[in-house]
Amino acid sequence: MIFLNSPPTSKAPEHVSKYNASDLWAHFHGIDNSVEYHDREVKETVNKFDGHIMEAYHNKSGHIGGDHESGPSYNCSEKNKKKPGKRQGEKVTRRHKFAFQTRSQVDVLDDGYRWRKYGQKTVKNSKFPRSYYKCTYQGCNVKKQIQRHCKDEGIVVTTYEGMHTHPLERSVENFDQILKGMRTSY
DNA sequence: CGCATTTGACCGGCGC
DNA sequence: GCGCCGGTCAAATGCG
Repeated sequence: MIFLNSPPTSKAPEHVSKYNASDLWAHFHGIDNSVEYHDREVKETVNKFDGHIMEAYHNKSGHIGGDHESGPSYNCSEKNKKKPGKRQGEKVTRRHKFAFQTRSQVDVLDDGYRWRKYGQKTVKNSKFPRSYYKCTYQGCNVKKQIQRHCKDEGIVVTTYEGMHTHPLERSVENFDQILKGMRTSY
């Protein structure tokens, strides 16, 4: 995979250092390294990754109700509309959401897990659809959505929701190699 | 045949 | 209440 570098984005805010490659990897694989999250959605430039500029969005916004949250964690529109408080009952299913965007030609990033597509919707303000995937491992409820950036179709936004309850099924040595490179660059 | 994908229907929340 | 919207379901279809 060879992709051209994007021009470096804005200088990283000071708290970015908390989210190094291993943290990212941990998130990626549903391992909670007890990193401190922000309640509001935060956008950070995480790292250069194999020529990709990755930005992470993570939030801990526990929406209540059923087993689904409302609203995409990434929205094309500027405003991140907050839903009016509906926190009653403390049945707060704090599903961890973690999203990042990648400069890539392909939509689906092979992360080592097996996913089953269960839906696709058109995205407002974008000609590209958003795809919905579920982890196929039994009992594992992790979901992810993939869509392209509305302004830059070369950017793929991947949103993970939930944490895997099982190890990887396939080796992802490729990714691991890349990760090592990221670590040494710190 | 068994599994994944496609795709329109369906559903709940929200704004008007 | 009604319609829109984002998300999910599930029957049909595709594919190895």
